[in-house]
Amino acid sequence: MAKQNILSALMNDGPIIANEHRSLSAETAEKLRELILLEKLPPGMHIPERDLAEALGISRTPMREALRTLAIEGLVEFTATRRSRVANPSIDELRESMTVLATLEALGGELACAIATDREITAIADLNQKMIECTDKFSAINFFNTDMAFHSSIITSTHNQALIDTHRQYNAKLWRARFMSSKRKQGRAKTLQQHQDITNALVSRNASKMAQVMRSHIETAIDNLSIQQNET
Amino acid sequence: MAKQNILSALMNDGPIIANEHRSLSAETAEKLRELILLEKLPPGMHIPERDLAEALGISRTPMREALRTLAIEGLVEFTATRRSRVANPSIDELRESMTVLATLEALGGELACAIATDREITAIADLNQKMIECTDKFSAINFFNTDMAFHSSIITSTHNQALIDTHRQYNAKLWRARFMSSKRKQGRAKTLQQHQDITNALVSRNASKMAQVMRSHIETAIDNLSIQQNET
DNA sequence: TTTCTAATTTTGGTATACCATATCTCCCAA
DNA sequence: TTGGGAGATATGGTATACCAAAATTAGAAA
Repeated sequence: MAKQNILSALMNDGPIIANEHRSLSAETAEKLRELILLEKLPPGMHIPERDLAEALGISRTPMREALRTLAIEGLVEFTATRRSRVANPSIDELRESMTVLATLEALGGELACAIATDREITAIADLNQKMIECTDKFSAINFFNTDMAFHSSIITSTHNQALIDTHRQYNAKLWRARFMSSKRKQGRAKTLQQHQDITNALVSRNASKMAQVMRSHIETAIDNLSIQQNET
Repeated sequence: MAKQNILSALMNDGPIIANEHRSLSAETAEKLRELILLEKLPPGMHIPERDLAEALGISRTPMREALRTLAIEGLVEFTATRRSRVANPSIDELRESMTVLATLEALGGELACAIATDREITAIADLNQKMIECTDKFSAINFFNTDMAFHSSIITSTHNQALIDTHRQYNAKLWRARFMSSKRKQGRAKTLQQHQDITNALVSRNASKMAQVMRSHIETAIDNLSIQQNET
């Protein structure tokens, strides 16, 4: 039965335990994010609260809270009768979210040009340099994580908490899709070039240039979505 | 004791009951939004789950879910020890959120110019006309609600669900602050002028003009925030 | 065999109990 | 009078029980 699938797939990671700083539900949300992004919980899969809670060794209460959190992030969705399943967004839905993300990142870039400290800009430029130097050595996941860190640190440097929070939401929602499309190594050269443009705009604190290059960078990612779709 | 304050303030509205379509927790979230925006639950006020649940005639479970929802919207915040209180954002925090909202609305305006149907644009223009005709008759709350409807319908006309959802979040978070600053009737003339500009850009489907006027409209609102602060 | 219906099982929503910890109170010692 | 600490209380986190509704299954009738 389905219950066995869930149990066997997840139990080997050991039980979830509450951290000193994070509650069980927060830990659970984090764990679920990981399971979804790694597709151990594949898109469209049903998530019965009881079974999954039992599989992770916790009760329904924190599991429910975690599911709500993930639902808001867009990683989990509910049917008309409130049954939860792993989100399986269409390409169009991903494109819609990416469009918003592009605007958020463009705003972040503009603000960063005005607000980021020299130290923060240096750190961002260092990340860019790291990606250039390690591009041949990096695995897909390493390359991608550094890519994400590059973007996140620009957003963080705006010190705009609302922007930081909303950006994190969109990142979580789009993580899997972006990872899929970044796997194709042919894209790395273009990614690196665009990151260089972004870094240059930031170092010279050229806000309008920044908004422009940032927007076209994300638009490339949007285009890659469709390409990826056609390949599969 | 504090419990009595909460009880006496809220019980007269009758108990919360689950709607045919919405769960108790969703109803509760809606009710809490109303209580917070009307300042029956004033900024900074403590919200002990038990007392408030009891005051609304429900158990802690749906109250907790509602509080989580409101926390994500930014209407409720948690202390270091997880106690919830009504959010009391500083002017700077409001300005940060407004900055993001401005970008979202500018994006919405641009997309609407390209995507909205003629019927949707007509409906938006009608809302604009209604505000012009009724500006002298409208109470502050009526004027403001129509104002919000005008903006929301532009966002809705983009048919971009991610944008619609995120915009709704920011609207909820900023509702009270925006209402405060829109109360000053002197602002109505400028609001109407800017709405007219927005409507014109939309009718002529001039996306770049739209982005520009929308952005300056929200920037006016940001400025009003500070003014409001100085007056009190 | 197929289809419709009734019984059964599954599932999410809500209430409640219990626990650990945070917070508050009050009293004693300096 | 003040500071600190022990005891009492309040509060949030989690587990569990129960219920109504949804989903599934089984069986009977055609």
